[in-house]
Amino acid sequence: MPEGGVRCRIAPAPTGSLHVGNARTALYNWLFARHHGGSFVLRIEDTDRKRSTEEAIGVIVDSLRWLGLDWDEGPEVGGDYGPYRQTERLEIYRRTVERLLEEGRAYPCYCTPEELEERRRAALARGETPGYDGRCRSLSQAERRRFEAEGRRRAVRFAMPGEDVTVHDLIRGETHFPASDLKDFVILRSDGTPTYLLAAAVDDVLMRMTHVIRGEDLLPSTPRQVKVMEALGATPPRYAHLPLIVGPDRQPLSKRHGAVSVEWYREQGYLPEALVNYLALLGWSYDDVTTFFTLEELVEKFDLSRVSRNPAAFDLEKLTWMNGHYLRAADEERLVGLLVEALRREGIEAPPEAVRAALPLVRERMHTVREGVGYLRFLFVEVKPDEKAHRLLGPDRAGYLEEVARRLEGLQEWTPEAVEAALRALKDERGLSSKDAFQPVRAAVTGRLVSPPLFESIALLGRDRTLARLRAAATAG
RNA sequence: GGUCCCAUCGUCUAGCGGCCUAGGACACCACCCUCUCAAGGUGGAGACACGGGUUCAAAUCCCGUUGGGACCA
Repeated sequence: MPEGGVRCRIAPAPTGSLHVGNARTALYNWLFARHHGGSFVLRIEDTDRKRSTEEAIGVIVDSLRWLGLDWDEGPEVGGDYGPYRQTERLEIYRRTVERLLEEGRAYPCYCTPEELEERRRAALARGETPGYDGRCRSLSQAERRRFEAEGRRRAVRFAMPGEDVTVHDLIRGETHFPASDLKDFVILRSDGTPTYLLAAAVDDVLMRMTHVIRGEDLLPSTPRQVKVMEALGATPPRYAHLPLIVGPDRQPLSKRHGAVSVEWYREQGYLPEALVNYLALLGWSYDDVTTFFTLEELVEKFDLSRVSRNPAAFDLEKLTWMNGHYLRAADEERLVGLLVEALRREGIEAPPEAVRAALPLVRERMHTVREGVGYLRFLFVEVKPDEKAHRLLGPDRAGYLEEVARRLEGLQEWTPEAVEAALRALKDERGLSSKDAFQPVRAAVTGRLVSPPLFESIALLGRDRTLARLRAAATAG
């Protein structure tokens, strides 16, 4: 394969948001293309009209862009091998099928679902491998005319050559498929729509794909697509089948495992560079110690030969840890923007200057922007102590909280240092432990037992609101 | 049921015959730091699925078994 000649693609079906599994496939394709200075193509496989939506295309496009994966050809950017939506290519598929029909590489099949089912059962009963028996392949012209006259619906099947097929996979090596398992399959349904097997194969040929990097679930369809391509007189691309991403139960990752869409991670406040880094390492590794990679480093280092063959379990905890790392490294203004935006989504209008002032308190301890919002909200809205905090604010604390308020009220300067000095002095006078001295104050002021550093928090909250909260807690108790 | 894929700590993985008394990361435990929680630091526990071969030598090669999974039906 000449350098620069690499062409690969991601071909999502727009039936929902971008699944993290597809995101990883997209990433690997993109990295492979960029590494080799080739082209990355986005193709929309929307032939399933009932489930495909315009909105989903938008979401997928946004998610890919958010991740930083740009495409050289496809929706919104065009290209020399379009159109890039399969619903706009239906005529191409029909003509292709017509050609295969004329050349005897495909044939009409009039079998009804009922007949197929009946023969399948019979084959099973005889202990044979079920699968299409090729009945319509040898129909005479007369028989065909008779079926047509009966008004039978006609599908088109591809005539498999009846030979064993070896697929050379860049990740798995050679895989052999026996001819006995490669039965003639439908390429054009009776309603005139192409099947996945045909459409993807035709597009990969016409779009000049040199490499097809996709999920392992498509490995079994490869020998069929290769034969279709050969029947079309084309040279099949090189294939690389990625192991699946599974959930904690080792089942393919799906909605029931919770978060699977890139969109969700974005909303929760994960950074794209964290998701990319995590996904890159989910099924690929560079060496035995390197954990963090920028997109540029990935482009430089990515290599299909180092892709794993084992299904990988998606580990949200590790992703979250990694996100914390990127959050700590992120630019201050970017974080302020993200926090302001996330606060707004919760109905809180926070002045950017206030968020900027509070940033040092949260950037070390948040793992997601959303978590940061949880730490900061007490600064912007009145808080109602949560259950644990409430328990610390019983009547026996009222006097103490009242005293804390009095001491703070008398402060000349409202700074973290002054607040700390006052609270520590009281703590020492009363011989209290840190826990007994500070936790009730934290509960009253932030409404939680877990918060950013107390003295800084009080300083940011301001005198009036702090005193009000302390006294409210004292009276409520 | 048939075909195919896969098999190292709980998880992601390094390992491609001797460097392995198996390395790193997340999670976990302990300690340090400490106003809570984090972050950070130090230390710890934790894996080659099993059985046969091949070889002077196997986590690494071959064959079986078992166990997962995909696809087709």
